[in-house]
Amino acid sequence: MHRSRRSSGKRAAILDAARHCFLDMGFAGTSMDVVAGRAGVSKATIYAHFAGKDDLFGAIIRHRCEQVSAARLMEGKGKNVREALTGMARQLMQTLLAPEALGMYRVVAAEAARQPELARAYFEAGPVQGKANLAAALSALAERGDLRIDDPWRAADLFVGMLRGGEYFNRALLGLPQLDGRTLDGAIDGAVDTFLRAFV
Amino acid sequence: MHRSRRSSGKRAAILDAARHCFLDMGFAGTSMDVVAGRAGVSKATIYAHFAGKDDLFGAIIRHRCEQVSAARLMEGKGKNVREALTGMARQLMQTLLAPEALGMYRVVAAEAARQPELARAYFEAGPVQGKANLAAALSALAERGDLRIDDPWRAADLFVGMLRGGEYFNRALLGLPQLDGRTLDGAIDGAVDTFLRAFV
DNA sequence: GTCTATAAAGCGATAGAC
DNA sequence: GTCTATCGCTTTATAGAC
Repeated sequence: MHRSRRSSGKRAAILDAARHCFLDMGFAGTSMDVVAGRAGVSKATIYAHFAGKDDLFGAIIRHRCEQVSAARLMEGKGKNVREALTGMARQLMQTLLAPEALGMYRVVAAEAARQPELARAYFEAGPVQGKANLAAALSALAERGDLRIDDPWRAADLFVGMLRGGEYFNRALLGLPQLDGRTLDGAIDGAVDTFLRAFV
Repeated sequence: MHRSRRSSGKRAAILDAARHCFLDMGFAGTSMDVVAGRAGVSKATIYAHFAGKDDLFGAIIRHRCEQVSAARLMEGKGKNVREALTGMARQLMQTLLAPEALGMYRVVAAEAARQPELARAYFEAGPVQGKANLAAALSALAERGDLRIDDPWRAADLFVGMLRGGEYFNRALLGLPQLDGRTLDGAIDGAVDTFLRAFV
């Protein structure tokens, strides 16, 4: 609490309202008036806490980066390989498919050209960190002899890719309905099967 | 040319300017004034050709959908499996990594909530069509005995996922520099290797 | 810190002349 | 079809009272 004794709650209300607005309507589509109304404060109050719209947007992204970086590690102990991989895939997809994560990715991608440093910070805190966690978990499985992996980073990249590069995730990102019979569990099983066949 | 004898070129200039603006700055970030200036016409001329901003945006997306749908099919004849898959992967990545394709994906993802039907049209014309082409090519390889595939759609989905779900593509989408030593050819080889090991 | 009120600029869209 | 000029509204941001 180094800011000003107590934040009085209004700052948190502004951040919360702004997060919903930015993630739902994008940066340019969000107005300070709407944020103020949703937060239950006046517009001037926002400018008392943040230098401007860019700063408010940056605060949202940075706050999210801190949350994501604090996420728990992947675990594969006490399970056979398939169970371990399936659990990791479920955890990963649950994180990536959360509405807030989807919105974050959409808005960061859209604003990446305008705010490159913010995009970099997001990418380091999110995808890069998550991939490092996954690579470490895969290495653990390899060390106990369940997998044959020479490059854990690449193996993790391919595993993540099969999950988040597939049609299931992309339909979710674009807000489109899923194809009949194509379930999340099906997508996960397909990725795990393929990964197991490729990495013994 | 059923529109009005000759479009006088101004319509094309508007579409070209609008495409650059929308792909670079997003829908909400693009103003009709800037489009008019870039196209070298007055703002009123735009409204003589298009009903409004939404219609102009839709025309850009639909035009791109027509281009993409006319793209050539995947080919694997006269090559061994690895060569065939590598060629397909190169063709796919070349298409997906084109600045215009990246911009299109960014803006469609950002506007998907506001214009669901446009997102659906883009997805059907792009990813779905491309995956169908790839699935057909993989089926051909399977029929001549080079691959063991029971579900061509799923195999294509996994192959595409390893390419466009990986860090290389995602860094490109966010406009971030690639990691040292991580090249496009390396990403392609990794996906092809893994696919070959999984599908014999 | 927080409010009301307002400034100053930009926005999408239109009227009317040619 | 194309232009200039402008309307009416929204935007970001600030002044000044409390």
